[in-house]
Amino acid sequence: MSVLKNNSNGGLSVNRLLATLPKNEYKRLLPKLKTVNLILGEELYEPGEAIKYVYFPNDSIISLISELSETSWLEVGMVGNEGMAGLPVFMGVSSSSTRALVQGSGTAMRMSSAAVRKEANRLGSLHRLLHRYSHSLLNQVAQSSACNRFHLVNARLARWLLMTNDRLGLEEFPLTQEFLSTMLGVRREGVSKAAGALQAAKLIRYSRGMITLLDRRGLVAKSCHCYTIIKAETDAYLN
Amino acid sequence: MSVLKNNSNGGLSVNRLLATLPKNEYKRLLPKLKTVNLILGEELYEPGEAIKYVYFPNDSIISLISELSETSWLEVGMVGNEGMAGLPVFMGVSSSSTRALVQGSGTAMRMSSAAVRKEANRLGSLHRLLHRYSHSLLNQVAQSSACNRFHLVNARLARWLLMTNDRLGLEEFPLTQEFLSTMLGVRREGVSKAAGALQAAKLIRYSRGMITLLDRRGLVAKSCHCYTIIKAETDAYLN
DNA sequence: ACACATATGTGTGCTAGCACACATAACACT
DNA sequence: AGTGTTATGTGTGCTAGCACACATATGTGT
Repeated sequence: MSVLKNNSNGGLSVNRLLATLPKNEYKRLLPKLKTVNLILGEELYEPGEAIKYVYFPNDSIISLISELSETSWLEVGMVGNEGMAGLPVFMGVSSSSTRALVQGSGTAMRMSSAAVRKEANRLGSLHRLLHRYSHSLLNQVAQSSACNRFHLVNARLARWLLMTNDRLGLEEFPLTQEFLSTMLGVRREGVSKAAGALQAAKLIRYSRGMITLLDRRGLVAKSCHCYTIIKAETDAYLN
Repeated sequence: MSVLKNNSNGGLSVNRLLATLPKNEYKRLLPKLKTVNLILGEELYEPGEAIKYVYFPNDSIISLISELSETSWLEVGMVGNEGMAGLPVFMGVSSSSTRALVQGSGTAMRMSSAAVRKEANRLGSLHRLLHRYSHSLLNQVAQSSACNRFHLVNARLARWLLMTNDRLGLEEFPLTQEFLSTMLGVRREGVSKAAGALQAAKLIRYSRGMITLLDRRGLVAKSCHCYTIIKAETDAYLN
């Protein structure tokens, strides 16, 4: 076995929502949590189907996707170590109309829906945090909504890469333009053009489904202000 | 005094969220609730400012608006008698990054943020309903997000008019094209064109800021499927 | 080395919605 | 009636992103 990182981030990053819990509450939850490996492309739940588990990503990323038709997909939210995928369960609903797709491989802490439902009936730190996270996620979705409506593909691509980078903690990650086109809600050709522009500006490098961020600051400059806004809100709620 | 309706809907419709509460819980809340008149264009809270009250619309409508710049505004959510404006307060956050604007005149039940915060610490029917409503609202925002990205102005206008009609309970309501352009995130000229098309098809009539729906079924046909999806989810959560 | 699947680049129309600039119409107030 | 304000219609470019159709890499497996 290699001495190299055995997951995409060397296990260094942990779920910040869980990490914010007071020790005793975390200890109480621990037996209900199981570390699992999430793999790019894996589907965690589908629209209309019962959600079996919720996930607290460590160094993985989960995309929440809305589908209008077979061909029109759009990422409406991104869940990383700052949050939890499966909020509907906590909210007392067994299924969601969005799809949860693993967008970045890595580990996550998994909890059964039954356990989550029990937690929803107990007022405590987790309850309080999940409330604040819900608000943060709603803001993210709202901001992205306006962003997707008004901003150009180049800026949105830059924002998306930055958000992914923040959550994976890596400068290099595997992603095809095809996949990106789904996330951004544009055609694959559009991604090709936008990514080409970013590469020409030496901000990223990519080849056959592997993207490397070269100049984070430059990307922020190219991205829309939405990135900063979303990041600020996401970071703020954990305090 | 006239015997005619003294508010836009004759006071017939009541907030369905509150109406769903068991009697004893409703009675407990009643002293904290005050009926207020909301007037088109009124601002209930602004981004970053402390939210003083939450609102349970009876026959009024409140728009949740995201602003990217001075000129780029977009409605990200619509709150009517199915819900409550001011969810952030319940979630333990004192302000929101979205703006709440009265989009349809009428009455609403108002509750102070302090009272809401107390309720958030009490597990009961209101708590449970607000959880389910949060989920419903998130779905609405997510669906609209994709809709705004992919669907044409005509269809989105039709959807918007139907959603407004559902909440106001009226076929006729005051709205300028200017206002509509903000809601839909398009230029005023675009609304003029789209509204002209709907009028030519005898689905609506309008003049100087007053819109009349003439053919509801026809509008549903012109609107995107998003209308039906959002309506189904909104209606479902109250059961 | 070879075939094959996958990933990416590019080119030609086409269209919705933009920006800007007016023209017209309806109402409100005196 | 006259005047000003607000609401709406329209016309001329312009552009981003679409649809469709290929061309061209760059792996992978045998």
